[in-house]
Amino acid sequence: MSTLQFWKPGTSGPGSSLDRATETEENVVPSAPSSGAISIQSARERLPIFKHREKLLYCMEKYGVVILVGQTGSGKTTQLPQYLYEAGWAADGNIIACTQPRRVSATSVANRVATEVGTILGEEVGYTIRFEDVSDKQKTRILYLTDGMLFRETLVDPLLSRYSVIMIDEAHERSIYTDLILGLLKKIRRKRPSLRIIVSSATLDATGFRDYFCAGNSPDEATIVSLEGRMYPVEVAYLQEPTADYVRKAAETVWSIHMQQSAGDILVFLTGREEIERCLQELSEYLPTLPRNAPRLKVLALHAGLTTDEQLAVFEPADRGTRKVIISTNIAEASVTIEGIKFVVDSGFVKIRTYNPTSALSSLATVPVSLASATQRAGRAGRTSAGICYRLYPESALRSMPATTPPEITRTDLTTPILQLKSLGVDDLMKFEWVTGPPAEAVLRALENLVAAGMVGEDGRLTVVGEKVAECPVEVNIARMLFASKEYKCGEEMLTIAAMTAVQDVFVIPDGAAGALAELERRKFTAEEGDHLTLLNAYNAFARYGRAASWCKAHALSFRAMSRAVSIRAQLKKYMQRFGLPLESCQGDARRLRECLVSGYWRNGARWVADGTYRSVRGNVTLHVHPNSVLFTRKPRSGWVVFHEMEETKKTQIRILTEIEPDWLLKYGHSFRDKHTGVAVS
DNA sequence: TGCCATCAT
Repeated sequence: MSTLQFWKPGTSGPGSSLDRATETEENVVPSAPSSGAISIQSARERLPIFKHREKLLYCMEKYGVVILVGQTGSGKTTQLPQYLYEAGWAADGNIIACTQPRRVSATSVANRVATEVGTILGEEVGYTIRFEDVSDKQKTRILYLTDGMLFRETLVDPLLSRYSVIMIDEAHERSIYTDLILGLLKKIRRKRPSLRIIVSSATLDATGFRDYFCAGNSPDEATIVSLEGRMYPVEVAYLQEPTADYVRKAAETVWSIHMQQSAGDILVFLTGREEIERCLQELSEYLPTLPRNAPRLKVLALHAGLTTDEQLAVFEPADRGTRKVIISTNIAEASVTIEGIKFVVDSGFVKIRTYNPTSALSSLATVPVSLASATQRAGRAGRTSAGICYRLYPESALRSMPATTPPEITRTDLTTPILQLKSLGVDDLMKFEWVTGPPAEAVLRALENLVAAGMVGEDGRLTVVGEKVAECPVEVNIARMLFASKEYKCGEEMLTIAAMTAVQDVFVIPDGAAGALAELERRKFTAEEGDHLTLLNAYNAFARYGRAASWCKAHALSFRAMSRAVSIRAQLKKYMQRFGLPLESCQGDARRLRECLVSGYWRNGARWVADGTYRSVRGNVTLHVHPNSVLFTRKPRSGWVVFHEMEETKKTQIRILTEIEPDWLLKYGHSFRDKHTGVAVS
């Protein structure tokens, strides 16, 4: 049995005071839910933000933008909108908005605030997320919404005129919508200075946000207010030497904690499903050596690919005398909070997607986490009591870690965001005041995509189709197919395919024997033309058999994903009706459907080669079919396919393929070339 | 032959 080979700052070694200052996470003791108005009031007054109330209200009068540095549990998200409401910021029909990067946060916070205010959810306090608007046009004064929804609202109301205050919460996460909305808010404030902005962020990013809002404005434009939280200290321990295998080391560390430390659950951060399963395997090999009288160990996996039930299992408290261990991806860093964690084991790595605009290729790579992430992960050990974080790397590695993760806007395909910015009248993208500017190459590539797709003309302005597509919540190439479906008379089917390609993880294929059975189930939907038609078959079967969860389970489909596809389809259907696109059925004529697919995917063509791989039409890159594809083991008769997306992991893979005839590619390829000679398309 | 970090409209 190995012992813990960790060095703990504070017990020995240099540099501990600095480490403690930056890495102690502050957290609040959750207050018990109360029913009576008086106890709610006193609970509100116990929150750390309460004693900053007057100062905050003063700053809201004086400054245009308040950067709020608030620790977890300081009460900023729930309390500040209420203070503003009580101080009259929602008078005269004005609304106080608070954005969240995630749907669940928007709904759960709105719920709690409605209780505190003493109103029915959806009246004075409401929320708006995609597919769910629990707010009232007249009554709602405090509105929680996803940042994506607020961004979308600017397409209809460019000055966001119904709001007096907009709070952008969790801004340090730097989701693409957070960045886009911040850029727009800076612009809006120049035209409508009465609008107040609150940017809530972690310490590391605060001055950056202030400098951003002050640039080109008066120095009084923005100020920083810091709130402390109620904290439990988290001690941080490092490995003395780097490890070659952090998965094995993680299992070893969990086991050592279990043998040596008192009660308390353990949360392990790894990068993906494969690692999690290997770690589970390694741990299972220790289990037989567990002494008879020792506490038991309950080990659970946590990642987004699990079913809802499997995910819920991590929240169940372990039996008495049993320690719970959760082996998780980054989902537990910010999206999922598990109470009762006392020990965190951090691999120090994360999988991150980056987009290469030159090759139009996204890659998913395992990279070291940022200091901000490492701090956030450590903090997960201190939510209910003091805790310890074991980092599976030496302390010296901190020096080479980036301070923060690069914002999403620097790492993604900007085709859709730029279409939307154009629709908002932001025509000169180089002059747009980005919080962090995306690479120029990414902007150029996005513009080129939009021109090629007929959304933007050679003059750089939106075309008639571009104006319509900007409103429509789908990718540009999918929108093109929906428009082309009129010509091919297959609107009904394209609508379903558009919805099904927009959801991920439709088929649930577990590991081992259960996975083999699931594969057999999936084959029942298989269309020989490829994955798009297979998805269509699955959707139609789901609709035919009553959209039931039990039916999904029996057929290896994700009920969550299928239900989401139903919502998306219904939403897109409204857009098609608005755009006058007919909802005709192709009546089983798969050829028409496949041709229609090419109208959107014409740049995603690939040719089969003898070794079973494909070569991309653009760039002649070697492509591997994703094992989930129905064409994984089969050569298409024509030897040609189009695909929905490609991504570089260990290999470059293509997902969701359909067999096509090569001359269909030429048809759309020619129209692209025509555009360069000045002939208008679509 | 062998599999997607997370989130969002």
